[in-house]
Amino acid sequence: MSRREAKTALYEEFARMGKGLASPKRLELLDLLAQGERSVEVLAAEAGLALTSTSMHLQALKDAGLVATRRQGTFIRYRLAGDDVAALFAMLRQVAANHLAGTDRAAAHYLGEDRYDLSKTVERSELLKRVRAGEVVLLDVRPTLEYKAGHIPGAVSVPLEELEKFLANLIEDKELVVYCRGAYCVLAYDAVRTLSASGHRARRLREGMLEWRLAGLPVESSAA
Amino acid sequence: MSRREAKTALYEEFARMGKGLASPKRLELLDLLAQGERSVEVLAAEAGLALTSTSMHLQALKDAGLVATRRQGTFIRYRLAGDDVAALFAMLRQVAANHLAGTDRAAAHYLGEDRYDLSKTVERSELLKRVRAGEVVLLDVRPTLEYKAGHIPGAVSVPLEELEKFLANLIEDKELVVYCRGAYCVLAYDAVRTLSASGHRARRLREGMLEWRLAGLPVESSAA
DNA sequence: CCAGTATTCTCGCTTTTATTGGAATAAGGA
DNA sequence: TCCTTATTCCAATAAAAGCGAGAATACTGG
Repeated sequence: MSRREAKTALYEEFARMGKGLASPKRLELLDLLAQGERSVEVLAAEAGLALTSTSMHLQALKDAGLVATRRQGTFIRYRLAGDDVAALFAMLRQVAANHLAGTDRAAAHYLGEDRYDLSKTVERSELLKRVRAGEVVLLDVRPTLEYKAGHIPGAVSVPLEELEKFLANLIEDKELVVYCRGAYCVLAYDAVRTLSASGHRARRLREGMLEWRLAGLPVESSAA
Repeated sequence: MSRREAKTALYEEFARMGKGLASPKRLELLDLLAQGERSVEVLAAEAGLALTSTSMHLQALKDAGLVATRRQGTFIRYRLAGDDVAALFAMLRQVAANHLAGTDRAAAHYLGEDRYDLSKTVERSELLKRVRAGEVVLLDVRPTLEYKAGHIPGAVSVPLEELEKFLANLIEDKELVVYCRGAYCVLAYDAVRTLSASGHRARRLREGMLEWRLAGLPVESSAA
């Protein structure tokens, strides 16, 4: 094998991982998997894909070394191959946001214009202290299973669909801080809009669980 | 536009950048561009590609937001869109190395088995001190233009082709430390083999210029 | 060992991407 | 203005990827 062929072979390996990142559907799947492992069926439903397409994309991700599998009962559960994959994924989104103008437009469209309203956000740094001091109530509005797979210490699980119910039972009038999956997750935006509309003081955590975990901040998980 | 469509549009933006990373040739071009800007013609020659193919790949990289251009005289010079792109590229290679077994095999094939011989490497941390103290001589074996675009302070430019000539004039018998483009650059490996074969004490810097720069360590550049 | 079922494979079909050679474009210098 | 030259656009071909539906597989659980 010539030098040239060996170099080509090496870069073909790198490009295998690149190919895994080259499809919007696969990136959506990675985003979901960053919140915890799931079966093919569940992923298909959450990503709005046909079962066979989902399986195909998952194979592509596996070939790219981005995900790993394990069998649990009759299900096969997919998960990210490692935290480095989550970091790579987060970085891809960040770099895209830095250099692709369309990203910002699309994000504003999807998340809403309040994306730019920093007065409605809370930084990671002081959050834990304020939660422990009881100054704020921290709400995790992701689906229950994702909360169980790992959440910020002190957070209360209030899936978005149950937010109204939660509000009805809410007595104290503390400030509410909401978070969800990550920087481009729509759940926390929706929650803050709902909360503000009903007269509560509510802000969202800057970014979300993905970035929290990657920053090395403490994560609590319920029994699997 | 529905929620679903807006989300799809957002992830299509992210995937645009992913597509840029999905071809081995494009990754080779990024590796070259990480050492400094270049014209299409030069890139084509260095990557072993036809001119039109190179131009097409560069367009793809530009569409992905990974590179930027500027005109200089009759040439158009391409460069990375930012240091975050270099970091993303380095991380992609790292994560691929972590999870794709083929990467390690291909790298050993291309770089040689001494890739695993850590006794022939020097860590970044102590290097500058030892160079300043005159304990070692630091050699930059990349092409001259890349040295000029940015190199480690105190390094001497000795392009690989001129290594023999350099050795002929070498008087002192200090230890030599060699570096080149980055973790998967073959030049430093070749240089250390040549130097060792002719009886010199020579080791290579762990990884190379790319990782040095991304680590925030000092970089010196000659006048452009 | 058998039945049940989650997942993957196969197969067409369509769409996208890579590559190459030739024509066109755009900017600089005379 | 015209000429030169680096680069891009265009057209055509070949190769690869995305998708959905049905068939096949592989494993579990009894």
